[in-house]
Amino acid sequence: MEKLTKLELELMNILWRLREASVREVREAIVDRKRPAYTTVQTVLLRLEEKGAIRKTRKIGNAFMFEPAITRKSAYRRLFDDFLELIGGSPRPLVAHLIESGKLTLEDLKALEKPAPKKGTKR
Amino acid sequence: MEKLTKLELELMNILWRLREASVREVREAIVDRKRPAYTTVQTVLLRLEEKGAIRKTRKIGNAFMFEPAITRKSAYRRLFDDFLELIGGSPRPLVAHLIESGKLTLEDLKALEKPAPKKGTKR
DNA sequence: GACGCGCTACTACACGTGTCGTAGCATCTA
DNA sequence: TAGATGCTACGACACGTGTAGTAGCGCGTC
Repeated sequence: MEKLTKLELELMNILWRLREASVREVREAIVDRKRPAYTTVQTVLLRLEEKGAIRKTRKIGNAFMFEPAITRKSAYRRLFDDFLELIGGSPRPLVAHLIESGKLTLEDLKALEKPAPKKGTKR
Repeated sequence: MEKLTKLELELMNILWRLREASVREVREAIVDRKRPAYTTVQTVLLRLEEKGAIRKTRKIGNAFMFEPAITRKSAYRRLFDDFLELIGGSPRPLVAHLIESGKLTLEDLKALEKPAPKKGTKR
């Protein structure tokens, strides 16, 4: 699977949440920052399609609807592994940093030690 | 601090290890893959200097020697935070993936829970 | 059925990054 | 000291990514 960029990831997150959306809907869903131009979103969505990360489903009016063609998990896995390689293969310093900076608490770790916290936190 | 790219990181890692090195020495230290051209290494080293990540120390013959101007820790911190933002701020899926894939064992976590394993594992 | 608005398709462009070549100067050697 | 070797300085280029504009077609509305 091709690697996704920052902006591509942002749009993928919207699509994973909405399940299916048009260019306009994806753009409207960007709320925490200045929205890029309509055609910017369109371009990136097209690139995502070329990369095989999303696909067109149907048309509503003259607008295409898009849906994810890959799972969030598989996309993230790719990112994780790439990142691991970037920092030399060992996750230790990363985890140490997370704990040090308080981004990951001991409670989190304890929860993760167990098989799985309970399926249902997704969506 | 500016963000470092993959290749820049690779060269930084060599410099952090050698403490001080010339363009040639840095290039020679690349062993696990096809060495880039001499001038490629030179160019990237120059860019690293512009970014303030390394500095020239002295000349040996007509060759400059370079040394790191930033710590590995601070460079990594920048990467970690950027990466966290990329995956939406939560380290949970990351840690879950690490455990799942066996890259991080429960023993690692236990060791990290304690204040610090002992200063001296560096270098 | 004509019109307008919105959507698609295509093009374009700047910047970062990995990659390298060339020119010319400096240094060491014979 | 003159030549060879090696280093620096600088330029260049392709590709990915974020960004947007324009042309033109089609759908829904009146």
